[in-house]
Amino acid sequence: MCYSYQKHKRKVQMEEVMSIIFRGLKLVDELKSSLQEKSPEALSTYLDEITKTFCDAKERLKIVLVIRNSETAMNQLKPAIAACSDQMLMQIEPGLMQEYWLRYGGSTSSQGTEAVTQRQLMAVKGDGGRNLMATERSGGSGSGSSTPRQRRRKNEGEEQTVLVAALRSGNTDLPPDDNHTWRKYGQKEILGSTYTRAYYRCTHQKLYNCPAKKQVQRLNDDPFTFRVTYRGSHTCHIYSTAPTISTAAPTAPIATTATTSHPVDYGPFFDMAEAMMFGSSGSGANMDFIFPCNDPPPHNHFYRRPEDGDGDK
DNA sequence: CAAATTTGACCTTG
DNA sequence: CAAGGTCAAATTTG
Repeated sequence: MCYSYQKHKRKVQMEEVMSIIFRGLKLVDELKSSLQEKSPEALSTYLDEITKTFCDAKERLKIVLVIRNSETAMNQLKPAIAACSDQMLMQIEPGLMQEYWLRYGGSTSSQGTEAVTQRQLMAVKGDGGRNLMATERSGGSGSGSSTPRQRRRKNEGEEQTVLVAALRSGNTDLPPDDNHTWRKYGQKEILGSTYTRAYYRCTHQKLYNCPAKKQVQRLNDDPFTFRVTYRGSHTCHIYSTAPTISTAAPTAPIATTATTSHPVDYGPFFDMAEAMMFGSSGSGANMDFIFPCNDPPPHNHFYRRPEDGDGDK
């Protein structure tokens, strides 16, 4: 009933965010065009201004997410729309982008617009494929533990970081629910961080030899936002053909960090979201599989890949 | 009682 | 050596 109002409110907020982002982009542009002849002081000032601008945009984006999350919580019938990613938000309202490029004097084509904007929104953290060393360790060294731990070298390839907003109400300390089941295997205090970092691996690691892991940590200055870092892709696809999307989860990606490597499957969320954007129009029929967060459906569609055999690991 | 979490020790990496 | 990541025994939870 007040859906359109909420939508409008969100759009207004989005416009503000866009406005700020474009201001930042403009600053970047200016800086870029006169990079050579700038004094260090001027550079510093520019960088400060740019940083401040994007931080501001990010803060406001969080507000948008909070609004969206509250919609989601109150109105679980439309979580699919509410939980779409920032990229999708832009695609929902492509007019916004063009409008802003016109208004703020963008010089690129609208296609370039999206690229630039998304690049700005993404914090890119490179981590190329490092040297893969032997996975086996000669356990002879040192301490008297008789069980030589074999430990995989850090980095099995890709790594993706996602910022997710926690629900304000209720269980804000629950780790955000993506559509996979995780098992906690560690927790650490991190230097300079107020909150501890939790380490999870896929519950089905044993069954499917699934290497997926993730780390969850609250931001120092913003307990309502988690930074979730995924490593390794799921080889277990227990959600199977009946996609069990949990878009109602209090987890809406704010920004993603993608490495240069090819995309990894981080659950049905993104796929489903995409499908809803470009696939069949969002009729009620699609909503059958939606279930409340933290409450997976009792589907019995478990299947295993034939090659995995039965024995555990 | 099995599966999940907690937690301190242990291991790797920079 | 310090910081971060993982293991696994002990403990908790369902």
